[in-house]
Amino acid sequence: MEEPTDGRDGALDPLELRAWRGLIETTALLRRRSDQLLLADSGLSGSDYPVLVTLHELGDATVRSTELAERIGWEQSRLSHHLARMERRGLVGRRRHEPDNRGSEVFITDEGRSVFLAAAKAHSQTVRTLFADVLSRQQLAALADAMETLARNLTVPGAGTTEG
Amino acid sequence: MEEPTDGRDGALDPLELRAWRGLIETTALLRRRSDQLLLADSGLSGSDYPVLVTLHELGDATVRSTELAERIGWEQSRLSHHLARMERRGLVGRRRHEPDNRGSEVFITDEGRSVFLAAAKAHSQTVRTLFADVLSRQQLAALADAMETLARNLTVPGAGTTEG
DNA sequence: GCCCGGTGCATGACACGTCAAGCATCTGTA
DNA sequence: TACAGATGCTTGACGTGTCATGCACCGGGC
Repeated sequence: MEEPTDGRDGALDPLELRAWRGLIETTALLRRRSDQLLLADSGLSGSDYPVLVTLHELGDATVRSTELAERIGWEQSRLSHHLARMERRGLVGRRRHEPDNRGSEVFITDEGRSVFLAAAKAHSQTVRTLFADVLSRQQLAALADAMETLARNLTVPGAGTTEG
Repeated sequence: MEEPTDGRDGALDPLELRAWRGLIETTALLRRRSDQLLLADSGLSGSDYPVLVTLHELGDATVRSTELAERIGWEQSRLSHHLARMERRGLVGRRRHEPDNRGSEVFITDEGRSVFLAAAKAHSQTVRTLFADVLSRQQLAALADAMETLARNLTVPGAGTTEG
């Protein structure tokens, strides 16, 4: 049985290809540009940023490493590597989680907070210039919706397989 | 002078944030998932793929390294590193460009071509499952348009600065 | 108390991407 | 012919991301 309009097997049609390649390639370019500017402005890498955003929003509280990884959508080991690098640079700290000594509590240092606050302004401006001011409100809304649809599809069990 | 509706300085509004974060994070997830599947299916990395697509489309012709880099939107040095890895794996080859001995002609090997052809089917199916079949035609078109708008903005001279 | 499987995180090895040099070759000029 | 600068590509160093593995610590059953 072949569905004529959905879930086909063959090559992608021109619109599908245009959308997919556009998404992958343009987003990669955006990230590169944004990361370069962030680094030049503040010495932060593109990966430092989401970590610092999350820690900053917590105020003086700390987070378990696992929860931090979940919040920013990273694998545990990626976070561990990255926290080690950020710790070396004095941006964050880690201490043992007392109730469970396997655990690790992550916190932002004063240095980290001030670097982040300085970076945030310039970074918002970058996002405006490269992205938000370039698209209409309708385009922004459509993009946000499409991304949420895709993200939902990624997290359902069995995603990545053809059927269920 | 402050423009009230465009090119502002402050933080991003919720819609802008939702669109930007959604784009960056969801695209990263999509790439990861797609790369994992590609690697598992065919032994190709996500970076191998665009190189092989381009070389395959050329048939038996060769390309100069610079032109290949341009076509896939990579920096020259990234391509050089990656071609070295792919050459080691027998997927592509390089030879001196006769008319200009500084140059390098890149070509796909038989092995590379057959690995690519096998991978292409499964990869198209992955793109369907993760992306093309999840969105409506309208969403695909809107996404493609938005990406082209962003890409155009990235390539104008002076992009990344507030004014001209 | 002792073992046992599970959990939380760290680590090592390796592929990848970027930046800054480096090196060979070409081209224009005299 | 000689040389200066441009061009085409490669290389080394380094930060980053993934996978597989390691290891300390936890809880429950005995």
